[in-house]
Amino acid sequence: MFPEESSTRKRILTAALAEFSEFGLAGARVDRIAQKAGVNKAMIYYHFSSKKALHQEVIKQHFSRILTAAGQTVTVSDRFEDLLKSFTEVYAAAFSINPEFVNILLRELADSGSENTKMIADMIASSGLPKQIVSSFQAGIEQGHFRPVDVRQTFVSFILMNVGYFILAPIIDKIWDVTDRDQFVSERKEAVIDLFLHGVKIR
Amino acid sequence: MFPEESSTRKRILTAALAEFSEFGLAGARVDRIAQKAGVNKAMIYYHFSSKKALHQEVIKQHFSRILTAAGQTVTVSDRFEDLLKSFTEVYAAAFSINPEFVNILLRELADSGSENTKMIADMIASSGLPKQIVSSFQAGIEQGHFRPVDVRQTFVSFILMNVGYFILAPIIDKIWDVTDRDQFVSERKEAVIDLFLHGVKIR
Amino acid sequence: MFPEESSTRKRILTAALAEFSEFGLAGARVDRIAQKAGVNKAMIYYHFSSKKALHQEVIKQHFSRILTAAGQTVTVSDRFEDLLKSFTEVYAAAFSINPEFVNILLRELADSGSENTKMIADMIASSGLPKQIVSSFQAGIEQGHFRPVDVRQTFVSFILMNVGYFILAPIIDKIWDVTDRDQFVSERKEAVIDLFLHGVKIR
Amino acid sequence: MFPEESSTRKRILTAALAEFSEFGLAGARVDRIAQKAGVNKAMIYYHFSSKKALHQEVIKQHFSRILTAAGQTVTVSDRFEDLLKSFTEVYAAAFSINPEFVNILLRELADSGSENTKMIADMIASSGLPKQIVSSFQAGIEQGHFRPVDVRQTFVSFILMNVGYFILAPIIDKIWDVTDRDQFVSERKEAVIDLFLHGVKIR
DNA sequence: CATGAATGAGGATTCATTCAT
DNA sequence: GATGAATGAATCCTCATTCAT
Repeated sequence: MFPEESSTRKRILTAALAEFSEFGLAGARVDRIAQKAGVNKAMIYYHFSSKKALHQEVIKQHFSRILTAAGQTVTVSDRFEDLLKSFTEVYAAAFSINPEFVNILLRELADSGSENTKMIADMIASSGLPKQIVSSFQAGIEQGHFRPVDVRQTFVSFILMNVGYFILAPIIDKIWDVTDRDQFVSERKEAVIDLFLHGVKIR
Repeated sequence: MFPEESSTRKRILTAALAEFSEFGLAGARVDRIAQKAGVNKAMIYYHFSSKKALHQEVIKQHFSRILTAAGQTVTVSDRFEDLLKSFTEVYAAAFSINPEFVNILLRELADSGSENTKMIADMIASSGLPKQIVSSFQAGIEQGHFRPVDVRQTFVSFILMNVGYFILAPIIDKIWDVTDRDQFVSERKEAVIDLFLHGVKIR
Repeated sequence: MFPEESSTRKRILTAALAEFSEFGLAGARVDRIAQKAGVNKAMIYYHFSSKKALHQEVIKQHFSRILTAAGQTVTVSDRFEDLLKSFTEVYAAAFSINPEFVNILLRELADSGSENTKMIADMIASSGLPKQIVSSFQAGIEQGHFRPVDVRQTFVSFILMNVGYFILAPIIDKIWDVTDRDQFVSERKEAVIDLFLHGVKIR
Repeated sequence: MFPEESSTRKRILTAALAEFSEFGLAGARVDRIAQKAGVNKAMIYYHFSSKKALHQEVIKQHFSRILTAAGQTVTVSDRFEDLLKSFTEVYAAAFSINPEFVNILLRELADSGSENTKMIADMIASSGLPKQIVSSFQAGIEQGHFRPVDVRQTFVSFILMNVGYFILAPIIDKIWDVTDRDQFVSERKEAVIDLFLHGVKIR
C-alpha cells in the first residue's frame, strides 16, 4: 500500500509519528522532526507539502498498518467465543505494540470535526471487522444461544470494555492502584470475556 | 471552593476553557482567549502567571465543579441496582452538559506524563464515588447476589461501558451509523445496565 | 487624510517607502524595514497585516500626498499658456522632490494587472487635473486659437513629454550625454512648452 | 550573434524571459523557470552560473534582438518626414510585438544603478539610430525647413511621445478611457507626427 | 484594574544553489 | 547533458510575555 518509499521519506515519517504522538499537531516542531529523522528541515517540505499534510500522512499510514495487521490476525472461527477471544487479543496487541497509537487517536478524537477522525472511522468500517463479529453475534441470537439484546449497543459495550482501558489507563491505574499494567491487561482479557458472555448468554 | 472571583477573572477562565477545549494547550492562543473574554491580553497576565498556569487552573476548576456536581447527584441507596442506575445517569449528564469536558480530558490523557492527569485522578479518587460503588458491589457478592468476579476489573468494565462512548463517539457514530446521538445515549443507559447485571448476577 | 498616525507607524511607513522604492515588493526585506524604522520586526505586523498590505498603504499614502500637493500648486488661470507652464512646473517638482516616486511608479507599471496601478489611476483621475487642462484646451480650439487636433492624443503627448523624461532618464542621459540633470530639466520645461504650443497653435 | 545555442539553453532563456518579465529579478523563481522550460532545475545551473547571470543574459539577448530588428526596419530616406514615420512605426512594432519588452525595461529603470540599464543605453547608442535622425533633423534646420530649436530636447520629446505611451499605458488607458488599445496606438502614430511637425516646421 | 504598544525568541516555509549518480 | 535529492541561509510571520501609562 505504501510502496517504494525512499529511506529519507520513511525516516521522516517515523520521526514525525513520534513527534506528533508526543506533542500533537500544534505542539509538534518541524525542526525537531527533521533532527529526529537526521535530515535537513527543507527535506520535509521536499517530501510533504506542509506540517499538516505530513501529520495526515502519518496518521493514514499508521492506522492503515495497524488495521491491516489486525485484520490478518483475527481468527476466523465458527465458534463465537473464539472470535471474541481473538478480538480481545487483537485489541490488546494493537495497543500494546504501538505506544503512539493511543496518543494519536486521543488527539484526533479531541479535534471535534477532524477529517482524520472520519478517515480512521472509514478505515475501521471498511476493514470489515465490525460487521464480521456482529453478524456472528446476530446468528447466535437467532440460534437461541444469546438473549435478544440490542446488537449495536451490546457490541459497542464490548469494544469499549476492550479498548477503553488503554485510553483511560493513566486515570484508571491511579484510581485502582494498578502497578503492573501488563498483568492487569492480561487478567482483563478473561474478565471482559467472562462478563460479556455471562451478560448475553441464555442459561 | 473558588471564592471572590472577579468578573474579569471569571470571564477569562470561561474563555480559556473554550479555547483550550478546542485547541489544546499548544494550539491555544492567548490573544484569542483575551478576545473571547473581552479583555486586554495583558489582563490575562495580571490574573495568571502564564498560559500554562491558566490552563492548569481551568482544568482544576472545571473538573472540580463536575465532580462536585456528580457527587451531589448520585443517589445514596441500599439497592445496588439503583446505585448503578444513578451512576449511569450521572456519567451521561456530566458528559452531555459539559461539552468541553471530553476534549480537555482527551488532551490530558494524550499528554503522557501530564501532572493534570494525576490531579484529575486524585480528584476522582478522593470524591469517594469509586469506593462507594465497589464496596456496595462487594457486599452483593458476599450476600450471594453476584458471582464472585474480580471486583476491580468488573467495575472498570462498568465505567468504560458508560464513559467510553462519549470518548469514542466520533468514531463509533460513523461506524454504526448513529445519527441521533441523544437517542443512542438514552437507549445506551438501559443496555449497559442490562448487560452488566446479567453479567454479574447469579440466577 | 491620514490623521493621528502614531510615531511608530509613521516611521515604519517612511522606512518602507525607501525600501520598496529601492527593492520593490518582492525584493524588500521586512527585517530591513524594521531596522530602518528603528522598531522591532513584530511591530510591523502589529500595525500592518502583511508586507503586501504595508506596500499598498505606502503607495496609497505616497501618491495621495503628491497628488494633493500637485492639485494645490497648479495655478488656476484663464490663459492656457499659464496653465500649461504651471503643469510643467508641477510635474518637474513632483518628480524632483520625491525621488522614490518614479521607482515606485515604474515597479507598479511593470506589475501588469496590479491593483495599485488602478488605484493610482483613480487618484489621478479624481484629482480633476486632467479634466481641467483638457477643457481649457478644448475651449482654445473652439475659440479658434488652436488647430482642431485630437484632444486626447494631444494631451497624452503633452504629459509624456513632461513625465517621460523622469522615467527614462537613466537611458536618455546616457544616450544624449546629459551630465547636469537639473539643468537639462530646467531647459526642458521651456523646450516642451515651445514645441507643444507651436504644434497646436494656429498661425 | 548568439550562435550554436542548444535547444535546452534556448528553452531556459525563453522561460526565463517570461518569468523575469512577470516577476522581476527578485520575484522570479528558479523552480518556475525550470518548470516552464521543461527542464530540471539543476540544468539551469549547468548553463548559467546564477539566477542573476541568467537574468543578465536574458536582457542582453532580448534587447539585442529587438534593436537589431529595429535597425533593419528603419527606412533609410532623404525625406525627414519619412524617417520620422519610419521611427514611429518601428517603436510601435517593437513594443507591440514584444510584450515582455516594456516590463523588463521598466524594472531595470527602477533599479537605480543597474548595470543592465547602462548596457541597454549602450546598445541603443551604438545602434546609430539616434544619431541618424538627429543629424537628419539638424540638416533640416540648416536648410531652413525647421525652426532653430534645441535638437537634443526636441528629439527627446519625439521619443517620449512615441515610447512613453507604451510605458504608461495602464494608467493612461484608465484615465482617458482607452478601451481599444490597438486603435489608440494606430491613431496615435499620426497624431504624434502631426504635432511634432507642426511644432518644428517653419511656415 | 486596564490598555495599547513593544519585544525577543521562535516557527513554518522558501529558495538559490549544489551534489551524487 | 540530465536528474532527484539534499542543504543552509534566509524570509515572512507568530506568539507568549512585558512595559509604560
